[in-house]
Amino acid sequence: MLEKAYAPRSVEAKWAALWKAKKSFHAEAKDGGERPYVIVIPPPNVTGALHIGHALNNMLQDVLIRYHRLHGRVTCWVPGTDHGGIATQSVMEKQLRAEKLTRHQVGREKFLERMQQWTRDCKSTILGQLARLGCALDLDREAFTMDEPRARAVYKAFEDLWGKGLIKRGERMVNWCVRCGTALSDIEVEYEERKGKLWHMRYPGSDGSEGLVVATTRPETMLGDTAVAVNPRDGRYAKLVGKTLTLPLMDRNIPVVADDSVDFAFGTGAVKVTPAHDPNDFEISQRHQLPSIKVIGPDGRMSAAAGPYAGLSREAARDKVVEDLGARIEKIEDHPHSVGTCYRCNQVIEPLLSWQWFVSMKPLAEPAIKALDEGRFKLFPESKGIEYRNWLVGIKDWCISRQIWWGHRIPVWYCMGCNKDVIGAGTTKEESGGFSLHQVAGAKGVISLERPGNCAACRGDDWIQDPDVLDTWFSSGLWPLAVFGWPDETKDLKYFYPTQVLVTGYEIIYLWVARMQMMGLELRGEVPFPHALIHGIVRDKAGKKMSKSLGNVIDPLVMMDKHGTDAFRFSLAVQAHLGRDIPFAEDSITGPRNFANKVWNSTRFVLMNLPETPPEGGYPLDKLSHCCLELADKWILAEYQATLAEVRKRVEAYEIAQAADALYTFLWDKFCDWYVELAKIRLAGIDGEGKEAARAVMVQVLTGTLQMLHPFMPYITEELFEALKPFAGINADSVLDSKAPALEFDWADPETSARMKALMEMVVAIRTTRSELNVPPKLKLKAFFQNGHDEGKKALIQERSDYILHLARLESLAPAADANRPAGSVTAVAAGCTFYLPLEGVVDFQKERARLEKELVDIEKQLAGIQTRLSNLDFVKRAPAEEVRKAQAQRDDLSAKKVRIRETLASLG
RNA sequence: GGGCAGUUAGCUCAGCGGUAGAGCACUGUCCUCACACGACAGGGGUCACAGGUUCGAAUCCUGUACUGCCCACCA
Repeated sequence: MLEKAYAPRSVEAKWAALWKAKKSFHAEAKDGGERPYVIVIPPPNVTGALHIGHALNNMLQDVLIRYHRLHGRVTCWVPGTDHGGIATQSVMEKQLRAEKLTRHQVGREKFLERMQQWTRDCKSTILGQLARLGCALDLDREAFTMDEPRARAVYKAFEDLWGKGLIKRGERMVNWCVRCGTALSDIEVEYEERKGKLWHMRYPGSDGSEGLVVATTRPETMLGDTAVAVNPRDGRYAKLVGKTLTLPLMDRNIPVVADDSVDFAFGTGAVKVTPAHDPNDFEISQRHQLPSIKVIGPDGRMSAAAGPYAGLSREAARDKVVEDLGARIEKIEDHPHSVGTCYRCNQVIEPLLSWQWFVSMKPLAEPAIKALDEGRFKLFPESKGIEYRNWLVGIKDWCISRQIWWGHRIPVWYCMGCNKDVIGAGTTKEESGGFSLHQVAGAKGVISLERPGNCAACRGDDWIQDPDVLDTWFSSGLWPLAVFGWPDETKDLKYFYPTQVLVTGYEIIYLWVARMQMMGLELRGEVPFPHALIHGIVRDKAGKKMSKSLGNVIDPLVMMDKHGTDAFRFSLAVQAHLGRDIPFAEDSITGPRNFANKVWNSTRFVLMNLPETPPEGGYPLDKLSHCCLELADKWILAEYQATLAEVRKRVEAYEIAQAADALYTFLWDKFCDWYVELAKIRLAGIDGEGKEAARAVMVQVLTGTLQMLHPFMPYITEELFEALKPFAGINADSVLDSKAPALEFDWADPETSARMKALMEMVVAIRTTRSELNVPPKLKLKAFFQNGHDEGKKALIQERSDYILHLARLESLAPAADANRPAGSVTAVAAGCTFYLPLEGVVDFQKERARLEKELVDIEKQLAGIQTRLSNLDFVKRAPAEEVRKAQAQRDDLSAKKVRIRETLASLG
């Protein structure tokens, strides 16, 4: 016998252990046959434990995997983790800081050793958490973006793109994070609006004239100015173009150039040009052959080129420059503007001119756009596809080199013999970092995964590897290919690739989804997955992002411990609408937790009403001649069938929330509240055939519902299925190994549903009357009914009076002796029938009168609405006949009801 | 500046051409022999606003106002 309330702990432990022991989630590649259903996990970074967003992401994938497995597909869900580049290196640097160490003190090799150890620990934490969540991952396929097979994939991709001329090295303006000490790609920069100022400063003419005034938000960069630009059509400055100005503080002569990019409505219409520290200025400098002067170094401090300001921080230099300019600053305005910040550490980004590696993206984006346009790739929800497309159309080159240590080292080597003169003296073989590419800027590289042999040119073997590592997203972009052994044409790759769907949050559509599409198309000529399910972010109830600093994070493990994994999963699932954020608080789990208990207890009830040992073959529906089924049976079977169809439609459209909701509503509101209550009549009786029919229907419908619910609530459904399956006549070891329910007969029947609906309305009407008049629930009433002229209703009531008796708690129900209300009775009207409940001395008839009067008002209001509609000839003429009929039926029903209530009121005196 | 979402019951959200739903919260009755993590009943919304299309609009179209997100070279 099951416990009275569902206790998740032991059940979860039992099934998790069982799945693991049986390797339930492992799939082997086959030589053909039906295509498997494959998902590769978005590999979590090895930065620590998983958060609630990971729980959402993985729950969704698990739902899809388990669903498709139940529906007969071979499924494979590949687990793995991502080395996480800057993010993970930051975590380690923080640890080092606690030991008062820097990574440079530790050294590259030792640092990487520590990273490896950390990664090992972290991976096991993550996999443990995923297992706890119930994820049906194929653990034999676990991959890591920096393990050996993945390293080969990265090398191959680099070599391929390099060979096609799509990877280039160059000195360009990049986003430099001063704290992380590395370049970032454009999409790794986040912009935020900040309060700033606009300084107007005067640059005098070299000839002693008054010159002009430039406006800037960054006065400190003036130290690196090499020109001032004005719009060629701006009359105010026409006579200055071609002249030179004297740069204050630096006493340098700089030209005034005319450039179309200058907006003469902004500021003073004159722009100071600092090519080394502003992307726009850099472009202007390219157009006018202006020199670049780097006055800010990679450490965020002013460089030697800044003269007396060298060594100052950017902020201090700004203050000092402003102070030193003195009266040459003619105006200071408030000027809010957006500032780029590092997406990992939130520090202000410094645009910096430096040597980096770039991927030309235009040629890669074109096939991706084509794939989208041709429908070979689709995002869910579709609206995300618009944003995705726009981004691809406007794509820029991708800076892939990072000046950090944790990552795939760029597979390019420089021969020290050949490059003696160009490689800076400061570089050693072991140590690098900072502005490393400057030092190898002019060197000629050789591509190789391993250290090359003797140099083809000078026969030397003294090599230095390019010190930079690749952007972590470079390897992530290869993930779906790499997990199956690409570039080797493995059996796995042939069978499992391409995958079916990628499940991820909208925040990494560009960073990751787009890159995978492009890489997949470029390297293998097909999309790595045809669908992307895009979900939102889990936020707190106030709509704020969860973050440690805000202190509003919810730990999924704690939630699972306290309320059970299934309830936790379901609480996310019911809110997982495509592309929408999920407001979440601990109390979000209350409903789902109660639901889990409801699932548990409904099964408990069914089991209590079955014999101890199941009959041979269980209680299959097909053995049951349909003649043994009564109204409620046919009704619930139809509802069940409709629910199965609904759930399938929703899951296949990735509408997980709606699918979960359909199951919830069916099980609770239909199966428990109506069907089970009605089945009790037969279960309590001795009628052999009827009892068997009720048992069969309950067992079959519940078992099937549990199977369909399994993807959402894997643990509890396994436990209950196990108890139920012999009665259902199912042999499978577990839900996971069973087949989703399929009904051979079409149970949908308008007649059945109309009859059931009428009975339900009658029951509700009687209950409402009882409740509103405070009739004690325990009191069983004698009741009489009047069916007006509807003989069908009379037959229905008499045939199924047992339903009404049971659900409305009546002792008896008989036709009223005459057309009048029996003395001392109260009234309930529904479905064209009137019910009289003699309650002399029990209820307050003043209350009854008030109640009926109120109901009458409601009815008249409704009736008026319908009558207006029906008296509209256009409606009758143009609306579908079905709608008109519906309205008429409603009108007839309401007016009959009105008449009944009026009669009753009249008889109340 | 451009794009994309959203604006529905106290709260969080579904619904997306036939006249408003759920969960939680609230009120009342009941510990009725599966479940008080429960049952039954109830209160509560001019579906942001203004036009338009339609027999009929929360639902489609146009515009407005807020809110959020994304993109963009706002010196």
